[in-house]
Amino acid sequence: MSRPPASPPLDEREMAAWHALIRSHARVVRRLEAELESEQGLTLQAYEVLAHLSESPERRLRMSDLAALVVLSPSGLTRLVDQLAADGLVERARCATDARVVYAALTEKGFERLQGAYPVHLRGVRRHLIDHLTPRQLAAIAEALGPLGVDCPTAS
Amino acid sequence: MSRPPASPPLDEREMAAWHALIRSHARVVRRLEAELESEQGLTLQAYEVLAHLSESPERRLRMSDLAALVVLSPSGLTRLVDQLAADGLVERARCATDARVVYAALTEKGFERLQGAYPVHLRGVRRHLIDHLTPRQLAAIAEALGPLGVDCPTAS
DNA sequence: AGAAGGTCTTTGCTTGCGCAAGTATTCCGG
DNA sequence: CCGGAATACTTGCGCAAGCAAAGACCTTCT
Repeated sequence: MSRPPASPPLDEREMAAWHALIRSHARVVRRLEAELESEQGLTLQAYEVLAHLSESPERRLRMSDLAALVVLSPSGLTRLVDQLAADGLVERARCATDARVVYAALTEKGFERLQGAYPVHLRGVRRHLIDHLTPRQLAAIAEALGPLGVDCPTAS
Repeated sequence: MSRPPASPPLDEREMAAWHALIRSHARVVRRLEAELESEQGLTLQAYEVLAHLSESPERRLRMSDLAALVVLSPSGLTRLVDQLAADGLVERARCATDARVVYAALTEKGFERLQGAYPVHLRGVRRHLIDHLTPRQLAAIAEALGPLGVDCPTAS
């Protein structure tokens, strides 16, 4: 009945970092989402899907890669793409060489929609996050947290 | 027809910081939540409610203050406390001097539950977040993001 | 007092999203 | 070439959570 070794409790710095991460994220995202939703009728997740697509070669991505990029479950992405497709912002395309995979492709309409939403998103990110941080802090965050958000993006 | 002045686009550092924040948060929280849920049957939000209560004077907090602490909408907190109360982990108590306010108070059973979940949560925070960061990075994150998660906790 | 207006919490309704199971397709050992 | 395992996506279902409105209560002004 040996129990797994207990971790040492969080010291003050560790506690502060952990809380800062979840609290700040929640607040920033909540505000950003509210603005994007009310001014442009787009979810933050939807925006990010469009944004990722627009930055990809041929403006399309495999469903599974896209899911990893926006950190959404497969089923979650399916529904989201369903909606975006219903709005004509995205199109599904089957892969020619592997009939299992589906590409989500940004339509022209989707691209225009993204361009419309871009300023709102940009302003929000600045107002709610970046304006509160110094360049040094920005660099520190990117360096510290960046690696935590990575997992091999189907390097096949 | 003058449009509001557009913000300058995000440079690479800003972009990296923003993405790092949302991606890392999503991944860390997702994993932590899965562990806590499967091993202890507690949502992360539920855990944090219990944790905040246990650290408060008399182990109780006003609903609205608690909502701010865990960054949840008022209605969201009501439902969550409903469940916790149904499980006997928390009790509601009306305030004697102002009948509008309700306190959520940690029960003995709730405290024990929290103690049981604590090691799992602790291990998760270490494994998924803290172990990947240096002390300097921890300090930088706390300092940079800490202020973003604050709003006057009813200093009445 | 009484009414008007603000504050705190709770309900009605709706949506987003994860897990588990299902379907379609590809890959691989025999 | 066939059958089993693996992969990629999609549906069934349930739960968590937000908004808007309602209900309960305090405060203040007339």
